[in-house]
Amino acid sequence: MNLPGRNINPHISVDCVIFGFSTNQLKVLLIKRAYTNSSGRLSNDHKLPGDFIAINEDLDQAASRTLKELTGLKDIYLQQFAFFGKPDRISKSMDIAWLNETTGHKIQRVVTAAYYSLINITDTNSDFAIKNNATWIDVKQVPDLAFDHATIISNGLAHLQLTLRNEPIGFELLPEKFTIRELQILYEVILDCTLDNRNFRKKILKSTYMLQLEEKQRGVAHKPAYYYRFDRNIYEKYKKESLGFNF
Amino acid sequence: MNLPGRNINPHISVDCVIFGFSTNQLKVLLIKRAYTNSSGRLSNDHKLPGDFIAINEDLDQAASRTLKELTGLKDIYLQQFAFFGKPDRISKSMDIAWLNETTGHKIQRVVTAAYYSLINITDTNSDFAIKNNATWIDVKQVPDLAFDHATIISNGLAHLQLTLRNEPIGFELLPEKFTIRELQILYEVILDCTLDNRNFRKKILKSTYMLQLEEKQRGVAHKPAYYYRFDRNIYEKYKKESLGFNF
DNA sequence: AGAGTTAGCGTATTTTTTACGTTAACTTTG
DNA sequence: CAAAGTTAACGTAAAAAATACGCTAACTCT
Repeated sequence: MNLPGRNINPHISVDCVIFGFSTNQLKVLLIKRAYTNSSGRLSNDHKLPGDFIAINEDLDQAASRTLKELTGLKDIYLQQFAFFGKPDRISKSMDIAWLNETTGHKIQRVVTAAYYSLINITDTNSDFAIKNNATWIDVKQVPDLAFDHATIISNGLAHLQLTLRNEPIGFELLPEKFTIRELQILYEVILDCTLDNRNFRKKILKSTYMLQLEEKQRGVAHKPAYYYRFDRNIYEKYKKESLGFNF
Repeated sequence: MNLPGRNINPHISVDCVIFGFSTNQLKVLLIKRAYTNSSGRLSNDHKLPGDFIAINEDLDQAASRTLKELTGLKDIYLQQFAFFGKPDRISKSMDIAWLNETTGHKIQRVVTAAYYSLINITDTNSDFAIKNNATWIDVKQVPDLAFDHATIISNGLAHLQLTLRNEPIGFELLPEKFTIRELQILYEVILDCTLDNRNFRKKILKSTYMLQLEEKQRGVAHKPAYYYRFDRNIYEKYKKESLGFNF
């Protein structure tokens, strides 16, 4: 929240692309914004969660603070992925008006550090977010956004896709226990492709760090699947050092 | 160059990790810096090429300007890879003193956008760099540096290594015409490994975008190798869309 | 002329990826 | 309560890619 009078550094901000996954959709958490439009009326649109950094606050800190304030969550996957600093990124009149209203400062140029975060949507953090005026929106149906936030999201998505193919991070978007199929659907949705379930399974089972639990699904209208979990310790040990070339 | 009185934005800077390759070493271009140390004497050390951004200057612009001023080169491989904004990154007394001396401003907190660049060292651009007080230093023997520049370099190197394994960028560090072996040695040095020459050759020949020229080496004390060049157009066309998982 | 060096082509083996068949175990429906 | 519907879980065969080597060719230097 940009409270007037707070000790902020008005030149640098952080913006968080917070990804979540539910009902087989990849979603972003967006904040409803009210601003005064050119005809003097109140309008609404959406923006990314973000904030100016505080004086003496680290960028990473500012990002996790934003995340915490919005979802109540901490120690969540959170990665810087780019910065955006075009001089004209703050040029739409509604954006300028909104900044003046909310900060009390005359904001001119802001360079923003973009982070993306992966969270497992639960009732608890979802309620928390809603109280903070935030909504989960399907990545494929993001409306017009404030500033250059649309660019930031598509950029963040590209980073997520790249990372998803090279590092085991998919389950960050799922509950601690998940089935292989749940994970597969997540991959299919995010990478926008279809995968062969038998081969996907093999790929997962081959990795030493995906552990099968004793617990199975219950109440499903088909053969119940075992739950799995990711073991970070094992992963760190066997982390791939191999020199594959993928060009 | 940080000239006092110029129209700079003193809160944001760019720093460039400029990589070059010569005599089988990966090198970084560093700038000699003179500052007044705590006992009032002039001392020397090194820093990354970088600058504050100008008011209304884009970050990418500021980075390529820095590169141009230092090497005379433009249209060179240049990529943002991270930003550094710890509140205490400007805290050593010599750094504070140097900033005051060179900018004339009282600089407090600076967030910097880090870029890395790949250039082919030639006599021309090397002379140019030397005139600007810069020197090429082996990445493995980087001395103590100003600010957090050592961190920035090692971070940049990690990014270079990652990219080198996933995209064809190695030849950016070589002359337009190069032999397969030259490229192989470059990979070995940057990735710190040894590669089988026959398999490496196969890998390169398989790619459609590495074109053999008619010209051969001359005057070498062994069978002369054909020169190759990279064809960007072909690469863009056949760019890998494949969904390999490397986790 | 012979030694030394890297180029350039090839082959056999192993590993990884891809494609697809089949039975098992649950719920829902008629 | 049997049949239909659905996904789980295991397996096999073929194709493609990565790895490990062997060998001759073509140049310079001594």
